[in-house]
Amino acid sequence: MRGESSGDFHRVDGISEATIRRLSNYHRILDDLLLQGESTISSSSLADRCGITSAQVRKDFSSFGSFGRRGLGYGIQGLRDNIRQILGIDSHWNLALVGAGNLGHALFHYGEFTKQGFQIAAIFDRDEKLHGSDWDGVKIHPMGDMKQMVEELNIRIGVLAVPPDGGQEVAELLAKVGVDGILNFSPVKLQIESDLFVRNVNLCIALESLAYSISKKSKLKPFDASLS
Amino acid sequence: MRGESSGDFHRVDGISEATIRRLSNYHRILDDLLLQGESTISSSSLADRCGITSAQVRKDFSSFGSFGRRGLGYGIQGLRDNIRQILGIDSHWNLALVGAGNLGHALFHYGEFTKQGFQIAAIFDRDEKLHGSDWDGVKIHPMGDMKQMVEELNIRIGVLAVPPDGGQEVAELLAKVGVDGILNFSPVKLQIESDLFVRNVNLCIALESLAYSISKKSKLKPFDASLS
DNA sequence: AGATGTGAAAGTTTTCACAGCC
DNA sequence: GGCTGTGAAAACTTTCACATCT
Repeated sequence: MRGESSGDFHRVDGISEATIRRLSNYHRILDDLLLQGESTISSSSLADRCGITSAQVRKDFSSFGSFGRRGLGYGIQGLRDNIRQILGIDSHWNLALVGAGNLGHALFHYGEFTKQGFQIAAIFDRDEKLHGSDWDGVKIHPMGDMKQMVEELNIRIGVLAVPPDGGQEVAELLAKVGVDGILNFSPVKLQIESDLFVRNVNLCIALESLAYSISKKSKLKPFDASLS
Repeated sequence: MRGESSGDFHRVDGISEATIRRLSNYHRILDDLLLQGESTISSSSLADRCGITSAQVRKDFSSFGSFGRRGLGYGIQGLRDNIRQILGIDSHWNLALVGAGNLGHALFHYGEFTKQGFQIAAIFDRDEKLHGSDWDGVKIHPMGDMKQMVEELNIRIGVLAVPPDGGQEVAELLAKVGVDGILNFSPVKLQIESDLFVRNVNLCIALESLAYSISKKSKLKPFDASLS
């Protein structure tokens, strides 16, 4: 029962990835509501906006503390701040982007990262022709500069946006220069022996899952005449 | 026990999203193995490459049929073809890309979609200055052309890569022109009354989940002196 | 021997339902 | 009356372990 500054946190372990994803979602929604000038919200209203149940919302919060008031709901500002603290986005994060191709360019200009306190502070690419040029004032560097810049800029996360064949090599380099996590957009499973965290983002999976749902629905005829 | 052409399918319902994600993963790995000239694989070898258990792999397949041979493992070509059929990617899919900004540009040039049989066959944008120009021969059209082109090109999936404020409006338009699914990259929950399928891809979530893991680890000191 | 396919067991996540507070 | 916080129940997912086939 040891108290802490805000929000009366308790356990921080045994939290599932799904819970974290939902917290991330709540956070974005609360941000929007704040901008709209709202000040409180109930678990069921928040649930509706996410397409889940209110019990799920309350259960998610209850792993971390008591943020609401019975009969009244949650204060949006306070709830949002607590979620920021839980997710670790209450402070600024500098990112290293590796790979200055189309995907890297899109990620660099993706406004949501900045909005959540993540900033691409350095860009690296293998291609010599790109070295020295910049995007909005952020220079593109050779891979060899990585160690120095990661230390100087206190970069703890590397964003991997290189072609498939380069992924593993770059991941090892990122591990060596000492980042704590890698956001991997390349479609390969990284083999990392060091104890950093990896999150894979595979843009095909969502598309294939859509294709599956659509195809399955089409197949729901009582009898499929197309085969045999 | 009614037989069908290939793979001896049985039920196709009660399949979780997680299973579909893993199938998608197996598929990519099998594709790679085929290119390397491999011809068979065991559930445990496939499991190792995914970082899961062999029982999980076998269970995933068993929902759809018997694709392996006891004592020998799975034939890679046949297994891959069965997965393609399950996922519905055994045929070609034309996509409509809505939003010709940075993200749209990156998605258009993202090689993995094409590799899995998805092709962006038409591009739409609100910005008149872009109309008529093209990317690799695929023209950018005004929104008004959508209905006609979706029909002509038999487009069943729309890829939504517009700024946050435009998402809902475009989703309604896509629903009206009759696509069966939307891959939504815009960070808003779409309110769709029609019965099409939606998959949301939020690039922030993976980053925030990384931030959470890294922060949590840092906090694993026996006593946190930073607060109170 | 070697590996699949699958019921049963274990584990995890979500939902229910209600006590407790506003 | 309204809404949170939370144990208990239900639903779902993964792992175990072994019969079965090559």
